[in-house]
Amino acid sequence: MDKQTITIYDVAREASVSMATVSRVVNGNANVKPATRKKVLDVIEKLDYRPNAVARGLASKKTTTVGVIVPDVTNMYFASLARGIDDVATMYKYNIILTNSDSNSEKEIKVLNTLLSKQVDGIVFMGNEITEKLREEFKRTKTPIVLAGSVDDEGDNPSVNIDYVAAVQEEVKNLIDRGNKRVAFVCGPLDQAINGKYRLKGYKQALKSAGIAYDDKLVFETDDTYKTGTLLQPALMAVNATAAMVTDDELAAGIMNGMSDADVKVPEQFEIITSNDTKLTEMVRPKMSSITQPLYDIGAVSMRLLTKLMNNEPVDEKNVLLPYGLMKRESTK
Amino acid sequence: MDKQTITIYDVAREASVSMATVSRVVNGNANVKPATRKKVLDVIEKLDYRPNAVARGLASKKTTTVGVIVPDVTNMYFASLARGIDDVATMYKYNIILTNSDSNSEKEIKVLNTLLSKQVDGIVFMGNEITEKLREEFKRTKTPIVLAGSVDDEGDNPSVNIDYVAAVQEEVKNLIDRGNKRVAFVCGPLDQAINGKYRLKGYKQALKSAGIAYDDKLVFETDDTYKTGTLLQPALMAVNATAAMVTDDELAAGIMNGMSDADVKVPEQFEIITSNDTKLTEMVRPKMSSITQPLYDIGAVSMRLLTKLMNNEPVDEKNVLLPYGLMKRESTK
DNA sequence: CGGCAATTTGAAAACGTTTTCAATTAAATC
DNA sequence: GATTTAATTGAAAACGTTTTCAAATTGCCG
Repeated sequence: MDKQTITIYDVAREASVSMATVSRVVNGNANVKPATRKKVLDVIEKLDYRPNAVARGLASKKTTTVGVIVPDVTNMYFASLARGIDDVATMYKYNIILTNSDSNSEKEIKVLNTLLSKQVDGIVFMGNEITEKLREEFKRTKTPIVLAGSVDDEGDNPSVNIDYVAAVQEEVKNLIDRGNKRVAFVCGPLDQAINGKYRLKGYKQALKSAGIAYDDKLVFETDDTYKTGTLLQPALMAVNATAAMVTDDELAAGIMNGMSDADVKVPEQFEIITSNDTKLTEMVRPKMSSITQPLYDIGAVSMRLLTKLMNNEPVDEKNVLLPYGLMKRESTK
Repeated sequence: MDKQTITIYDVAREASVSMATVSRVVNGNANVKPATRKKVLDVIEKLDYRPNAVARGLASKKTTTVGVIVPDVTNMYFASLARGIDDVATMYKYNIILTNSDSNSEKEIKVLNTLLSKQVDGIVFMGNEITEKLREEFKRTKTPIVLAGSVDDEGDNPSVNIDYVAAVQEEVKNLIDRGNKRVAFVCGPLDQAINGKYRLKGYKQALKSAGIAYDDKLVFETDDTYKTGTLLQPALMAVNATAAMVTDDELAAGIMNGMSDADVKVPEQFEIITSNDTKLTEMVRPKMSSITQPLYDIGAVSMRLLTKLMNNEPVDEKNVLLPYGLMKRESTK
């Protein structure tokens, strides 16, 4: 009645060899005579034997599974990273356990611990606000953890990112050069280092080199959602902004639609630049100009880095910066 | 040097009880004297003991992990389902191994087997073209499998969907009632049952009850991508269509933008209705009218159904149909 | 054909839990 | 206080692999 599983032992008996030998052929170990290998392979075929990965994991202390912690798969930015991660994971014979944290620190800690209890061989973490508590949990484990599209200068985890400050600085400079005296900076939570420490810094630097005074009325800290974006038009107008550097595509789409709905012409009366270059930028009208990030690659490279860490291979650069670009579309002049 | 793990045995020794007792308190078994429980709990705390889920899985034959097979997480439709799945999985203390199949039958089979070898307790499958080969693999295992947002009338797997034929029929009827004589049906691959057997059926039924002859020049079989959508305008005009029922939101967005770019006014000159009600429908201008599907809920209900199956609880309805709706936005008159 | 090295094999001990079943202890009854 | 019954405990056998180490076999050379 019960799913009668056939074990390595059954194969061994049927092929009249030892379990060890079966294990060897299953794992492609070279030290087995061709004739024996064939005999075993035939029995495996005949019995339709499939190794039990759990038992394997217990005996070998490797699960060929990695954990992926993501704020929300429903967000295109993270979905793209996740896809990159899964693809190279598959390439290296790993599977991923995917968990959504909602950027909630407690959830992150909880899920991190359940991943560790499941003995994942490594973890890819996404999410930018890394609390002291979480950092401690990171340090507690010997399981390698890499940050993907996420920064944390207090900790010392390997990471894969782009140079956020340079990218933002460059784009804001362009905006200023085009005559915008008052450029708004619309971002997600500032306590996330990626916004508060990096992007904001780029924004300030651009201002500074243009000799424009920093005005904190021009920075809008939001929750990164489309909805919030649609509501921002009045506030943006109230501070006489004529352009905005936005840190999230959905947020930017919201702002742009809010502008259009209020009959503010983009880009004629208001320019918008966004940051993540998800496919949304192309779907919206006008199409949004964006900093381009190799999203898929950030995920892919993170996972590749993780494989090295898991195999104790040397890594040349712990904190890799992938190249970014600037894609001009229709939301800028 | 090595991550010196502390085992249940260490706890047992330190608390001077047996492993069995420690196991009991860890698993919340009631048969243990309060005083003993406290003593053990204290030692667990002190030693920072964390149960090894792999060993647990081997001994108990339960991994509290379920597999999720999805064509592509990067697609909002599936991302939403996946999110619903993960949330209720978490609620029931499961984790999900997420794998992308690219709707590739070979990959699906391969990944299904690796999931099974990892001893997942159940599987949620998404993807509509279920080949005979895949169906056989489904039948081979006793591990419960539920189809989420995916149909297969040849097999007998539990599933969660909406009534696609009724939904499409209703929307196409509305289109016709509004005066459209030539309504196009733009869909993904027709060999996917959801398109070829269900939605197309609804389309035909609507035509029939309106006394309009079916014209296969009006059905456009595509690959479901935004890009393809943008290219469809000439073909649609060529057959004198004045409206389209589209089976995918990204595809619909592409068509709409293609129309706009060719100066065909939506909805005045061309009406568009889409099928998945992802948040994209709201982000695009004009906003797209859509069949509304409770995406998150389809995922959530699938997972809930799976938990019942995994616990051998009785299920009242194997093939659940969730309610759909019709959301009028700006792409229809 | 004997001796030695290299190649193949197998026995058995991990791996860290859960679970069964019997033994022990505590509680209840008269 | 002696029995009976119920509640707690522990010993040890799974669970299905990998891995170590020694034994057996094979091949090679002179």
